Amino acid sequence: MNQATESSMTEEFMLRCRAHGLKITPQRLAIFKALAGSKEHPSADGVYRKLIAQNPTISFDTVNRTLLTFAEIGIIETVESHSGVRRFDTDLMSHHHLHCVQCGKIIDFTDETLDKVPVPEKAIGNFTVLGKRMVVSGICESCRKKHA
Amino acid sequence: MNQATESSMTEEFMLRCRAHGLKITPQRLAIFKALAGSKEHPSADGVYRKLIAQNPTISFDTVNRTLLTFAEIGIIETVESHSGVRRFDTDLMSHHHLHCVQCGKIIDFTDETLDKVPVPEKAIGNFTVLGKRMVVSGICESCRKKHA
DNA sequence: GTTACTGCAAAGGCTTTGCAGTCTG
DNA sequence: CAGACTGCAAAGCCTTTGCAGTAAC
Repeated sequence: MNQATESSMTEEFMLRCRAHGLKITPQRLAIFKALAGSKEHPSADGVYRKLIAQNPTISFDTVNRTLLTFAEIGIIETVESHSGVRRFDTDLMSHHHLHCVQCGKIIDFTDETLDKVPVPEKAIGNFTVLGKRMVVSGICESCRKKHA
Repeated sequence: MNQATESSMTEEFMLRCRAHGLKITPQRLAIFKALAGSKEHPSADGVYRKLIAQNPTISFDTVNRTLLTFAEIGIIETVESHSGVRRFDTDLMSHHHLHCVQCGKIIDFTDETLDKVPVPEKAIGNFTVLGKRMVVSGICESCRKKHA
């Protein structure tokens, strides 16, 4: 990601915070920057460990609470976690998921045709749509080999 | 659900168990029957409490382990839980989800057009598909009113 | 100056693990 | 009869909650 893109994303982030009445703190900025451009599905602990190198004073609780807050305003999402640990989807671009029901792994994929599928208006009623994705569940290649 | 449908579903269930090398036990049958036809998103504890009325000797651990086992063989699924508790989707029919990012509620909806959307073969590679669904994230009506 | 956020710590709750006994095939 | 499953209990881990101090607006 180049400088211009990063700063514009940061500005958009700040606007979004203000729109929701959230204050902009150094911690929130640091967490946002750690997530931007990432395509993983980290747990709160994973994000925390990524941050402490650059931000030794940040606490795990702040990271965890901030991630939940971000999820509430639609900046990130929580994913269909099958382990006992909550995981976040920090990829802000539109994408879809392959979800292995055996190992729990989530594999991202993109597909422009799926992106264009409209959300059926009559089905959603008064629901305010923030995003959509296709979740394909099944068995990944390594699990299939393992149990073959 | 009528008798014929229930017994055929049970037979299909038993076949699926055998196909995966799972033994058919009274507990597994009871749990399967408790799930069939349900359209909720219960936690393991919720399923357990539903069962103990009819099956006083069943243990929570068996219920929990069985649900995980069922999820592994694709009989049920785990859903994008945003609370700390794992929830299962026990509706075996094809359906889609509205997911409120604020209260975590998941609302089922059906849409035949979405059902027919093909999974892009080139994107999934060697992934064995068991099912697919659209997950629409956003804000439900009651949450929107609450924060308005 | 007010309101919201952070950091620390403890409490709480769900999930996992191990094992002996029992049951399925 | 062998392998798998159940039930019980304890251990483990993540998440939540409360509060005082601090920072954003």
